[in-house]
Amino acid sequence: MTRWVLHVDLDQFLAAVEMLRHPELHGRPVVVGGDGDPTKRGVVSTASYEARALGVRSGTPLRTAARRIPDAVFLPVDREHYEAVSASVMAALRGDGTVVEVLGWDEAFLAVDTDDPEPVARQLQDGVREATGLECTVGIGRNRLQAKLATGFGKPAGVFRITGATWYDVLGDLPTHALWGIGAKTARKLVDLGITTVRQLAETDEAELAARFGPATGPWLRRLAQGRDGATVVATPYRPRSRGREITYQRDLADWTDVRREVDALARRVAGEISDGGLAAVRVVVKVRYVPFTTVTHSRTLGTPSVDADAIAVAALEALDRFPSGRPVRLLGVRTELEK
DNA sequence: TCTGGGGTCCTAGGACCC
DNA sequence: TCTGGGGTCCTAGGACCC
Repeated sequence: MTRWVLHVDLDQFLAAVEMLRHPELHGRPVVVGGDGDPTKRGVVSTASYEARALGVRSGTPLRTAARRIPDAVFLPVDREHYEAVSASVMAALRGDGTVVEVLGWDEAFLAVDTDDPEPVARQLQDGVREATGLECTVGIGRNRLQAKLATGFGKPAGVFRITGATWYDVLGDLPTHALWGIGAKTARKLVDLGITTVRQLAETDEAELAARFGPATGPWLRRLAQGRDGATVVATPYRPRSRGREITYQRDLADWTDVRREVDALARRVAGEISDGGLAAVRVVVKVRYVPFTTVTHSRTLGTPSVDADAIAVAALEALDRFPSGRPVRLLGVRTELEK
């Protein structure tokens, strides 16, 4: 018996859920994002495969999406519904007591002991389809990193396996950006060092990477490129480290009386949410995005951990006092960091 | 490309203390 | 007086992911 990690990833999750309850949308470009009004500020959460073929994907501004696909179907994000469907998916995956590590609404890692993981993957796909009507892709690996990257090669609705033996055949010549954890910025810095591909990164001296990216991140980048992942799949309940709320206003806030009022309201809303969860805040961070798009944060550490709305609101307003006032504001956010 | 909202983790500088 | 080294906390920002 061999320990395998399976990564289950729902295909075009939000769009697929909407197609389930609106079957007439099958085959059409569907764009889920914001409140469903593509003339407003907001971005795409999920685009259906038909919409992706026309140049719209997650993160595309809604206004851009509307320009590219004028006859797309635009739908609002319905969090509650997606959370409920997600819970059914995760329940189907747990089924017989398998260890499931949930990654978000539409992803999970499973630890499975077997000599033949592909049939297990197919069974999981059948189970999810029977329970919810949704399709998913399953990546198979000897660790989470291999499994996570395998999924991308199995899309849609397929099964794909990557192990130490095939890692470089599959990924060696791809740009470092293909790795889970390397984004555009890091990829560019690596190119500046002459490192373009996954294979090159895997062969780069650890000290060189540490000098450029720091003592933890540098060596981690090399392990990433080698397909090594120390983390094991764990089913331990998730413990949030922070909780916050932020709002991009449809019209910029020019009056700082409004800014203060909004920060106070955001702080009280977050305080209510963390006290519901029985968690105490140790620090309050206020975020201001000025027009056009400059973001600044300031914070206050609380004397003692607290769930008290007044204390959290006071700390938020004290943090707000550190900002130069007067400039028009596009976004406000309040985030609490929670007790360990 | 006129750029959401929810998060996590890491880095680095300065304060402060021994 | 021109001067160390380590540890920890606070703070701001960067990068990434879904």
